[in-house]
Amino acid sequence: MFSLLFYALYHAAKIQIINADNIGTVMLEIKYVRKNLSLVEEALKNRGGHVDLSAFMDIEKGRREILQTLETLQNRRNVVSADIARMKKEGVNAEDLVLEMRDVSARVKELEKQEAEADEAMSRILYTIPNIPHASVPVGKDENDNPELRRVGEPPVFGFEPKAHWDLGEDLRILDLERATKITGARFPLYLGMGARLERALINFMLDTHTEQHGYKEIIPPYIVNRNTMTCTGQLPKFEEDLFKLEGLDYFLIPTAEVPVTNIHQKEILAEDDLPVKFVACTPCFRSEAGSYGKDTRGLIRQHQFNKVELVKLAHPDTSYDELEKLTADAETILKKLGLAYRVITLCTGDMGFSAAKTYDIEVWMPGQGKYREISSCSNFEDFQARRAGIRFRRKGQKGSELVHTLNGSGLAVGRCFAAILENYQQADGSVLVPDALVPYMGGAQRISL
RNA sequence: GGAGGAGUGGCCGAGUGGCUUAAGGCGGCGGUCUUGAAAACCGUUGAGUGUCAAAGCUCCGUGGGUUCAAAUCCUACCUCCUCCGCCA
Repeated sequence: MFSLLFYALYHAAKIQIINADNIGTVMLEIKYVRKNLSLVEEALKNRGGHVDLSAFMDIEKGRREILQTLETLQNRRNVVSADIARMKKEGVNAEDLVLEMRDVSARVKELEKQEAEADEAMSRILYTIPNIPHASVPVGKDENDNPELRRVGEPPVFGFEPKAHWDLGEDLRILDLERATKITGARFPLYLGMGARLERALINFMLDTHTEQHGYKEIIPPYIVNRNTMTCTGQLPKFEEDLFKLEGLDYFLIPTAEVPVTNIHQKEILAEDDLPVKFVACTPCFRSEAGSYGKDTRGLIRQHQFNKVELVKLAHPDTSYDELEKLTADAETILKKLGLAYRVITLCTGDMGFSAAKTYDIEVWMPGQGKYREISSCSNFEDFQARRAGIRFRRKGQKGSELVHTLNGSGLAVGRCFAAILENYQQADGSVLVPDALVPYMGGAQRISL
């Protein structure tokens, strides 16, 4: 719990400390932060939010003072209690000491209460402060400031006006989003026949590729998690309105497999040799999409429920950015094998998610819309989630433990991939060709037609 | 849903109020011996915080409580096990 108070400050300091080629202790860094508060606030401001750390630092200072007094009294209590035990054994009257201790204990209790209050006050602030962007992340305001890193593949050329996937899907009777509204409401998927088969084929193709060729271990996690788990990965406490919560329980539907899978090793210390831990999981994802009314109202792009294959890594801090490149490449492999054109962009400081230190988005070409749309988001969270979740490792031959770095990325969002295949592989007659890589997963079918 | 039982260090396990700074064992690490290994023997071995280093403080499922003093007593909750009932 105590370590939590360092997380923002530790990160902020690291930007400087990495440049100084000097990895110090957490304490050294918080001292550094005290002297460089404005630098920390600057880093956070680049994300678009204003964070006043001075209030936090005041509480932290008060807490240290409380702690000092508290520990002195605790020590007194421990020492004298041992004395009393000895005296009683020897039949000596210890009444004076007992009386003194009655008072000391009362003060200890009071100070413990104060310390707990200070802790809570600090946590309230800390848990709402986003991660500090990595030094290599471009400073920018919104998605318009995201630099493009590379383009791969050629968008297909059509001799006709390409249709949107929702029209293709409805016409081919493999998608029925209208009936889905009857069953539940807006923004829920209903796949039929070869559509359901294609979704399943994509899932199996992705899972097979990542497990057999990229070395990830397959996971089927719970789809419902508790509040603590949701807090560890950063969805809570700040973004509760984006989640579906179970009535009468403090449980939530997962918005991504990242949440349960990252938490598999919550509160554990791993061996250095075990790193990187690589997991892949396909789960349904549930998002309330609060505040996105009117956006992507048609089709599979923005749904309350969708399938996603997620890659998760617990990595060694020394190599986590190499792991981010590899993880991104693993996700790209799927698009390459499916023959889909895409580009990779680096999210700028203003467009990154709450927990991320650095994020690459992979965007697939959607002919129906004539633009690239996000199909994967690959991030390094450094030790932000690990600190909240208590995921540590021990360097060989060294005492103590250190936080791992966590990473994840979609590999890929299945529903959006489904949409991309319909739009990219559509034919003049309204049928859709099955990409070669998927044919074995489609029972040999090479085309979806009426 | 009903009735019982149990949660202690990486693992097993002792401990029912005061030198417990958690016995002992297994595993791990280091050493002796050996050409090497095994066996045997000797030593060592939880985490967090704190410090130049230390001392100190906290942690025996979790939260409250009793007491000068709690792994140990009380209480609520969580998890697991056994039996009964129900169920895919």
